[in-house]
Amino acid sequence: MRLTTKGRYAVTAMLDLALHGEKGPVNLGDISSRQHISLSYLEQLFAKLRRQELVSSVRGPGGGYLLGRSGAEIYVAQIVDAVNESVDATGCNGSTDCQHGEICLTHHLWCDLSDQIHGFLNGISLASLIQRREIQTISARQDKRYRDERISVTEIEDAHAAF
Amino acid sequence: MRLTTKGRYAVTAMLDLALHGEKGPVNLGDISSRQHISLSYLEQLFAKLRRQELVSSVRGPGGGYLLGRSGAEIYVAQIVDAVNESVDATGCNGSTDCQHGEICLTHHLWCDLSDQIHGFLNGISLASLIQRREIQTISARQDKRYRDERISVTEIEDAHAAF
DNA sequence: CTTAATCCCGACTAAATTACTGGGTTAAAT
DNA sequence: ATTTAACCCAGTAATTTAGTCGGGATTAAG
Repeated sequence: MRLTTKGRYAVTAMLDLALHGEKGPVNLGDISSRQHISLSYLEQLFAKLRRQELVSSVRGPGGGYLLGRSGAEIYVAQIVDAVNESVDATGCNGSTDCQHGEICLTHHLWCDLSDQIHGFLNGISLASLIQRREIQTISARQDKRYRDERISVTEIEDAHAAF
Repeated sequence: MRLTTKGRYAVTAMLDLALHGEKGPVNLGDISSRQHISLSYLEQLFAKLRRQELVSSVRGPGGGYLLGRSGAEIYVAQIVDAVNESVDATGCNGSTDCQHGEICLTHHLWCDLSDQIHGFLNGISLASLIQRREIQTISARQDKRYRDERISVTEIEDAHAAF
């Protein structure tokens, strides 16, 4: 189980997809600009996500990506594993080439831990992440709503004011 | 929270230390040969572990490293953080430079998750890892003990037999 | 039918990180 | 003194990350 910035990008992109994909496919250009990840890098990540059927694609204009299944059925561990295409690589692969005794003992302790981390992330779905945050921010969004209605006008003024 | 092979090496080394350090300091050469990590790399890792007071050192012959405190008080998250000297680097550092609305939302979702992972690993101590595995393997080790007594003879025969 | 939007694909590359090598020095035990 | 270790630091090979580029293939819309 590895957890690098690559996995973070993948999880972030999937969260973006879960948040915006309810009413049709989301194109990578939008995710790229919202999440500040280069388009080509996203393409690489989504190729791997698609191979694991975590997303499905729609080609042509108006196309993009959709979650491969419900957000409640997509777990963080699956996303991380998909982009890391984990070749296991725990040093002593599997169990056969371990030397006798001590060496293996510490190694197995690591494996135990790694399994625990994996199990933990296998219990966190996209839906659960979103729901938690939604509850926390729902009042804030309600407070902000009347301002968002006028943002198409004010954001131009804001942009000017920034210079 | 990053979890790379570097962190794995550090946790593995600390587990080795916890297992062998009860009767005096353990030198890095021993850890190096038991865990197959280069000596110099271990030196780098232990310099960082020492700065965080996760280990203490004894110089000179017979010297080596000891756990900085009880294994029950050393948590996996602390070890991983020590060697990654995590400069946070979550893209949007802290919270101030986040743009309004959507961009920040997904980012916060990642932060939530990252906090959860961190919290999880902050609940796993070296002692708890060792105890769990020790219980599982204690009978196996007892069974093997009489064979280990003669291993200095038989391992040469085994090596020959392998060819 | 043509165009434009989009996914798809592979090869290349720059930057960062990991893992290691090799050169020392310092402290302590024999 | 000599030896055994921790300490320290500069360099560097290998790997991974992140991105660029240049092309396809597919399909909706005009």
